[in-house]
Amino acid sequence: MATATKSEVVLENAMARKLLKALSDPLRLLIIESLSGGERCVCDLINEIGLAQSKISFHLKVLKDAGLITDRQTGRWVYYQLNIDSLNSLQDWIELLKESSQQPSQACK
Amino acid sequence: MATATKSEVVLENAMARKLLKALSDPLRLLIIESLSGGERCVCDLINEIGLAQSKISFHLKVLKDAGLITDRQTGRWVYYQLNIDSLNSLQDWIELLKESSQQPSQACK
DNA sequence: TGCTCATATCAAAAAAATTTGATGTAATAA
DNA sequence: TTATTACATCAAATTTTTTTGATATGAGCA
Repeated sequence: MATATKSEVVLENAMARKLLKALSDPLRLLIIESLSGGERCVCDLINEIGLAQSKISFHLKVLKDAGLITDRQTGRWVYYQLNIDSLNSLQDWIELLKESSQQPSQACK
Repeated sequence: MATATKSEVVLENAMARKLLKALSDPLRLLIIESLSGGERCVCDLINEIGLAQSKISFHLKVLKDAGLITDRQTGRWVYYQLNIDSLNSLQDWIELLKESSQQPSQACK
């Protein structure tokens, strides 16, 4: 079993914080869910999720800023895609938490 | 490789949504981080994190409602503990997303 | 060029989450 | 009993986030 020190957990925390914040909105989760089925252009997402374009764009920006998705422009279309690396980072953070909590407890008196 | 259907992802989504929302606050992340070092009573958290008691209590409640932590009372003290099961659920959700995105793309025209 | 389509951006309004400070409660100690 | 300690709760104030509707941008088509 790997052992995670507390400082490792703290270090990963900065990245996890960004990702978790971005994932904290139900609409953004719908987008993530949709993108897990493959690349989508904004118009696809608008049709699929059925919400205002500016709303979708807003949330796409939040997700992109957090590094959860990437975009690619082709002509007038912009295609968004899940960034698997960010999902791996999040999994790693959770794994560190779990490992850390399996070590001998330093609980209070 | 396991294959996750879209409906599985959607199903897990409800739980993930709750967990991610609860994890979206930096203070709550500090609490989680602290609890990953073992069980803590509220007074420990107050000392460790250095913030108002009502604030800590508020965030503990959010975390508890989401199922991320459990509590146990002993005399005047209430001890909080990470709920590893919830972390596993979150990992599973991420895993499903990843698996789903590895399937042949159903991207747009 | 002028037009239309796909998307981004922005300011104001609305909604949601957090903080603050005070009060409530239950357990134990004096 | 009464006082104190550990924690929860609550209403009001504050801050943050999201939504809305309008406008901007930039690509390609006519």
